[in-house]
This record gives sequence, structure tokens and C-alpha cells, in this order.
Amino acid sequence: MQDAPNRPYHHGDLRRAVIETALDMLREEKGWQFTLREVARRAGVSHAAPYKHFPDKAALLAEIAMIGFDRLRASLAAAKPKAAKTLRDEITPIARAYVAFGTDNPALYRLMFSAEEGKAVGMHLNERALAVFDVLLEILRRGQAAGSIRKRPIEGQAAAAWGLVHGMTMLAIDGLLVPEKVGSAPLDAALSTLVEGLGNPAT
Amino acid sequence: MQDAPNRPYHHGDLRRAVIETALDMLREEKGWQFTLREVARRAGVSHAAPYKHFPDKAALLAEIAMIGFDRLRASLAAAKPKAAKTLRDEITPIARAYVAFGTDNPALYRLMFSAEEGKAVGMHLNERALAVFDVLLEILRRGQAAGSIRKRPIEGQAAAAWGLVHGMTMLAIDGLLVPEKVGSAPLDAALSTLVEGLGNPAT
DNA sequence: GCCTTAAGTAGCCACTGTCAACAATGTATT
DNA sequence: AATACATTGTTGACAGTGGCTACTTAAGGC
Repeated sequence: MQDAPNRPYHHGDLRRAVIETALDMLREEKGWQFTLREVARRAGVSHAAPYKHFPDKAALLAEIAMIGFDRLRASLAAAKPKAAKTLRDEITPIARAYVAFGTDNPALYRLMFSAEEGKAVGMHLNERALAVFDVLLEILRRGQAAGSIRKRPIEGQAAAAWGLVHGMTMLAIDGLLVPEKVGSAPLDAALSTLVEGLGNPAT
Repeated sequence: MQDAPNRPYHHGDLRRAVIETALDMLREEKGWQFTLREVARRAGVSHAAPYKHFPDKAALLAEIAMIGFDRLRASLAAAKPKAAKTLRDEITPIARAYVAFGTDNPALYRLMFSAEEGKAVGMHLNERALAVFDVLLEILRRGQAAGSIRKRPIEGQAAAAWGLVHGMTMLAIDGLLVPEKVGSAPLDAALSTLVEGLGNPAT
């Protein structure tokens, strides 16, 4: 991970290395409460070196959160089916990818949606965060145009879809989707209800 | 808050006072990262006094989380309409009360659902936490019996409802339900979609 | 050969959870 | 009533952490 015993005095690309190391650490833990000192330790540099690249810890956290949104958007884009016949076929793989992103990167996902750091709203109105939301809006828009989705204000439908998927993701991350409560395939079941709520009953 | 200048050596009910103080602090902050020492400070006792009543900090956190579930359940019970004609009339006030509990007590709600402390699953399979979930299950059961809700495995419908409401609550807590994204009444809109997904289209 | 940049070393300062030792109070037993 | 015991506080300290800031040293470009 670090310790090339005689690595050069100058790292060369410490900024990127710090970010990568922090992302690695997020992958291993459930919370995003890593310390700058440990990031430096694992990157193989002194505990003060990161300060040459980030004014403070919050700046690093914000940068990482933005990278998280980029990756989430990429995941969703990759999951988008080429030619979906039904609304369910369109939504299911994307929603699964969304939840999978969260459960695969629980700490990162928590960081992305944690209000304290990053000044909450400001951060989420950033274009990189909004790009994720646009994926959802586009599905709904196309569905309404094609007649497979009820004609309702699209922002409200977006709220429902986002809320449900975000909620399922958080519950999954926290390990609360236990069969005793929500059955053996809670995500699929929840998506069914969502699809039936969004879908045009006439078709 | 504290400092009756000559209060007796023995507090009398410090256990309760510590819990109350901690709940007060949770009400003021967004995160649940209070320190035991500050709880003691604000309760007007020495920093080690709480250890006479709680083996460690985690025990206090667990106790508080359980109280949170009790209060949430009470909120929901109080919001349950006497005689609801439609499924929407039945669900809406309870869902609103749920989300309101979260936005009124963001730190407490976060604590209740934070995985790290309390050993996650174990805690949520506790009867006091499950009691909240039962409120939801009962609505669904009654709705199916009355024919207002589609006949589907009830655990799956519970997953959808819980996921959506939990998600909306978290988004609201984090201040992300901004009109630019989700319109002006996102909760109502989301509930509409949920009701239409749960509801029996035949009626 | 100078200057900027990027790294290292050292340390400050504040703070935390927890424990041990001691003090005050209340309660039960003789 | 007197004494012993248990409970519940206080004080003080330990060990560790963590963000951040100086100041120093190495490397590279001009």
C-alpha cells in the first residue's frame, strides 16, 4: 500500500493518492469517520503532508463525496437497459444498481448524504450531484411520453421513486432488511409496488 | 439547566436526568455525536458520575435509541385516524407523523437507525423497535382484509411502505427535498404514488 | 544558483472514554 | 442509637486521538 522503502521525497501525485487511500478506507468501514492522520499513514506520507493539497479535512470529504456522485451516476448509466419493453424492465435494473452501489460502498454513500459535512443543500445542488437525479427524471419523462406512466407532476413521481430507493438503500446498508420484517426479497417487492404506483393502469 | 448552587450531594434521579439531558442535546444538534462528558456537564454532575448508571457510552446510546422507538410508536398511534374512509385517508396522517418525528428529532432518528452503535440488527429485532413496525403491518393487514389493498405478500408491501417513508424522512432530515428537485409537496406526492401502488385498482 | 513547491518532523492544544481512589449520603442490622 | 455496608457522587489522572500549525529539508525548474 505504501512503503516503497526508498520512495522519492516527493510523492509525485499525492493529491490523487490521498483520495484513493481515503476511498479505500471508506470501502472497509461502515462509517465515514476516518481521520486525516490515518489516511496519511496509509498513503505512506507524514501526517501533515495532505495539508499541501487540501486546506482541511472538510475539503477532502467534499471532494470524495463528489466523486461518489460521479460513480453512482456511472453505475446507473451502465445499468440502463438497451431496450426495455415494460416500465418494470426499465426501472428494475437501475434501481438494483442504485441499491447495490449503496450496499457496496456504504460509508461512501453515507458520506454523500450526510448533512453535516459539505453544507448539505449547497452540495446537492451541485451539478455533479444533480446529474444523478437527472437519470431518474429522464426515465419518468420518457415513460410519461410513451404512456406507460401516469400523467402526474413529474417532480412528485421523482420524489416517490427517489425516496423509496434511497430508503431501501439506507435500510439495506444498516442491515435492517431482515426477512422477519420484510420478507425474503424486499427490494423486488418494493419495486413492484413502486411500478404499480407509477404505472399507467390503462395499459 | 443545572446549578442549584447547593444541590444535595446525591442527585436523586441522575439516571433519568442523564437520559433527559442527552435527549435535549440530541434535539439541538443534527448528529448524535454527543460526548458523555458534556452530558454530565450539562446535567450538572461530574464527568464520571454517569458511570454509576451506565456501564459505558454505548449503553446510554442504546437506551436512548429504544426510547426513541417508544416515542415514534406513540406518535404514530396518536396520528392514527379514527375512521378513515379511503386507504389514502388512513395512510397519510400516519406517514406524515412518521416523517415529522424524524424532522423534529433528526439526531435521535439518526441514532435509532445508525448501524454502528447498538449492534444494528439485534437492536431492531428488539420488541420495542418491532412495535413500530407492527403499526405498519396492521394497516396493511386490515386494508387487505377490507379489499382496499391489493392481495400481495404483506411483507413486501411493508418493505415498500417502510422504505419510502424512511427514505423521505432521511431526505427531509438532510434537507434534500428542495423544490428544484422534487416539487413543492414531495411527501404528499410520494404518498400518492405509494397509495396507488398499494391500493386495489378494482375499487 | 535562486525560488517555488512538496515533503518531513515536531509539537501544540483540546478533548475523550474510562478507571481508581476517596467522600458523602442513605439504609439495614445489631 | 451505633455501626457497618451499599450507593452515588467527586477528583484526578492516564492513555490516546486528532486537527492543525510552524519550521525545516529535499527536489525540480529556470
